[in-house]
Amino acid sequence: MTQLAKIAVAAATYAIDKPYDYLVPSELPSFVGARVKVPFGRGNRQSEGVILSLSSCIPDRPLKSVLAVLDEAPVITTGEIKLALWMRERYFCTFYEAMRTILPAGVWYHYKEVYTLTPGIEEARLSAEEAALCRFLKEKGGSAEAERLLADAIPLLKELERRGIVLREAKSQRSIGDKTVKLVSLTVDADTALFSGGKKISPRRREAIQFLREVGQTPASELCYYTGVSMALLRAMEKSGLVTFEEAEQYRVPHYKKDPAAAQITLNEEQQQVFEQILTEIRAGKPAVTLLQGVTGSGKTQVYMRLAQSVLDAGQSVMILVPEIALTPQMMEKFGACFGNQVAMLHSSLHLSERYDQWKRIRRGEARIVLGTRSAVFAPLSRIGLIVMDEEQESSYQSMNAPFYHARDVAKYRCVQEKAVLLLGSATPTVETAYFAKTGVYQLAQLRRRYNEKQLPRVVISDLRQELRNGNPGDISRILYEELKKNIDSGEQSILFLNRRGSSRMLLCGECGFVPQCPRCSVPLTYHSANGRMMCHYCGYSEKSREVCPDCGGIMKHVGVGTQKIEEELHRLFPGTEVLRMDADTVHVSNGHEKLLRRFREEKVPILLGTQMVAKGLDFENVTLVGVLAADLSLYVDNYRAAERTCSLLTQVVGRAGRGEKSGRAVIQTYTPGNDVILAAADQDYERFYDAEIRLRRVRNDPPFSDQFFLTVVGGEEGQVLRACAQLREGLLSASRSDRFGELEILGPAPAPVVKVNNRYRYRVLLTGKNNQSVRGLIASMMREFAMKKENHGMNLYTDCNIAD
DNA sequence: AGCACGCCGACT
DNA sequence: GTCGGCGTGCTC
Repeated sequence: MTQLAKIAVAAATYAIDKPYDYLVPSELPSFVGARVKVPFGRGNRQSEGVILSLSSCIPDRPLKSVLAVLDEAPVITTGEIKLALWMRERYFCTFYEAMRTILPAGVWYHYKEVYTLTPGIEEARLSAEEAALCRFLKEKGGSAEAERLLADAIPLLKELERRGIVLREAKSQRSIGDKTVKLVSLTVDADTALFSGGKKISPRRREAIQFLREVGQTPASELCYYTGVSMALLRAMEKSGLVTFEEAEQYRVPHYKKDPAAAQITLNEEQQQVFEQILTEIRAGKPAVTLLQGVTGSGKTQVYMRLAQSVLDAGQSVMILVPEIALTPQMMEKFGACFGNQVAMLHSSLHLSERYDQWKRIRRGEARIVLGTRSAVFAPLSRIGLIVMDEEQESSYQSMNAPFYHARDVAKYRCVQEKAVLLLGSATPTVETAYFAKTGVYQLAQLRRRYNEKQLPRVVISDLRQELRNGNPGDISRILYEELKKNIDSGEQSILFLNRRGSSRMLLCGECGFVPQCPRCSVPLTYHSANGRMMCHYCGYSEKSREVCPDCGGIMKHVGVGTQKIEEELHRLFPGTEVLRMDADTVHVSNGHEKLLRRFREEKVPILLGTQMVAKGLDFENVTLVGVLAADLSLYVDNYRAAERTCSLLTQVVGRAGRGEKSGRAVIQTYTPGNDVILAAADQDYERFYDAEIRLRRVRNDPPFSDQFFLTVVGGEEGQVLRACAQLREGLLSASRSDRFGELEILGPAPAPVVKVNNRYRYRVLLTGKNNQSVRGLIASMMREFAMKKENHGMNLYTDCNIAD
């Protein structure tokens, strides 16, 4: 019986994305979640699709048929289909874009168009060109990939296809296969094998049998390695019925040895209280969000681990999300030791195949605890009891490409589906999260004391304006100099933090001020010492570094806008003292920052100087001094999160000091020593920061009191992009006059922070309103309308909500 | 986005 | 009369 299928089609763009009806021929094994090959559009070009639902009702109009089913088992579950539909509505993407985000790269097919001569057809009336093409195909064995043919052969092939002389097919290929091993085992017991029929057995065979007797079933390659028998001999033994082979799937994942000691977690009184509070929450079996606010060093990780143990014991699974797993090797170690192979780690430096195998282990229920970064929120865990999101305020939880999802939102969605608890951990939560905790939308749990009762560092604020007046124009103030000197003399270590993103070096002509720019993007090129080239961080363009200015012939100078300049100053102030510099340039090489940190720890290098990456997660016993070089740098940025960011960074970096036996000190240098955000962070007083900030947010109608949607238009011609933006603005303005959408405010068009990337211009319109269904509906209709207009050909419009920068 | 259909001007 | 130019509209 032929069935009717609702199918999401990959070739559908945002404007036309919806379920399409197809017939499924009865001979095809169809099921929900299977990927299929379908003809789409007037030209019936072949596209991938996925079956969303099946029914047996009779269609009221002629429908096309599914050409092939690509999967043997569902690639996407009904729960994931629901999640993809939710993402589509929420993040303005197609169903397929959502699905690509949810599933790992390893499951996807690569498509190639292949043209094949129809067998048995002898067509007489061919033009000379056509005949030549057919001869060419025949020489190639009857078929050829479209990619490997000249572009002007394609229309010719289309014509031949129309006349039935060649067939066009989309050949699919999986990028990652399943890895298997050949296992060998004895079919009879060893003694029988050794004396089979009293016949003399060769020493080689004897050795193989004895090995198998000892270890049981084992990979054939290992048997060959240890005993020296050949594969040929093993096959002969199989023929004589002594051994049998079995293919087993093998995971390409690291193994973790369980350490019973690591599973013994002792909590202090406060931690125990918080642990019990959250466990009660989980046991209630209702979806909920809890904010765990704990000062730096209060031992949140131990609480997570105890909770994870309890949830696993109750037969449920756990997800732990961290901002950047590479920065927390300690966390990976701890979880590996505590949970062994039950834990699947998912992070960005995993190979495609490793990631895919982890995904399979999770889907099959073999790994019941997932520890990973942003995209791990899509891990196919079932029966989730708890999702932990550590350092909830980190911007890396939000995707910077379409679909612009936030892992917190997806986690919340999954917790609702699974009736699980979402635990947001932070010392300095986002103002939105703190607001929801204050107003009772979220639960609140607090850790006020540092683990082992360590004192918080003593913080001194150093006024850089005063330094200037005292004739010190450098980056190191008198106070910081004195403190550093004390530490160097006593053999204690210091961390200096430059509160600036990237901190890259560029080249500048000393004569005329020329700065090499990317020819495709509106940004200066960055100098990389590793390869001596200037590179663009937006499009990847690079060119050889210049020594003389191409304009005036002047000598090019390196401008170490950040850490490099300070490194030089440190060398001048403390001759002979080693300084480790950690920034985008020095950690560029693989494992760069792990190596650097190991040196810092083991060789006790006196000073570590770095950008944001030194602020996070580092835990060094011997560090007793932390210096913030310019606290204002991240503060006066045009972004509603600037204050929150600064507070969070300062709090974190101050928390790096005094983690061991000795107490810590911190020096915060600033040009605005009276600033409330800096003062609150210096006192590690989040409450004070929050009270002031929430008032400002209310007055300015910033999140959480509204949501900010950026509608960005991208295109190759600047004027066209601006015109489209202006039109978009008019459309939104007229919509805002109706009261269906609540209060809407429309600003722009304005250039995006980087106006040109890869020769494409980007301008945007800011829509401030509430992120609810009707406003999202308005944006969706604007986006569809935009795509429909032919004057917008070649341009794209995308929308993000409350993005960090 | 991609492709066919259709309605006009230059050619065999 | 036909070939091919691009504008227009649809995609189960």
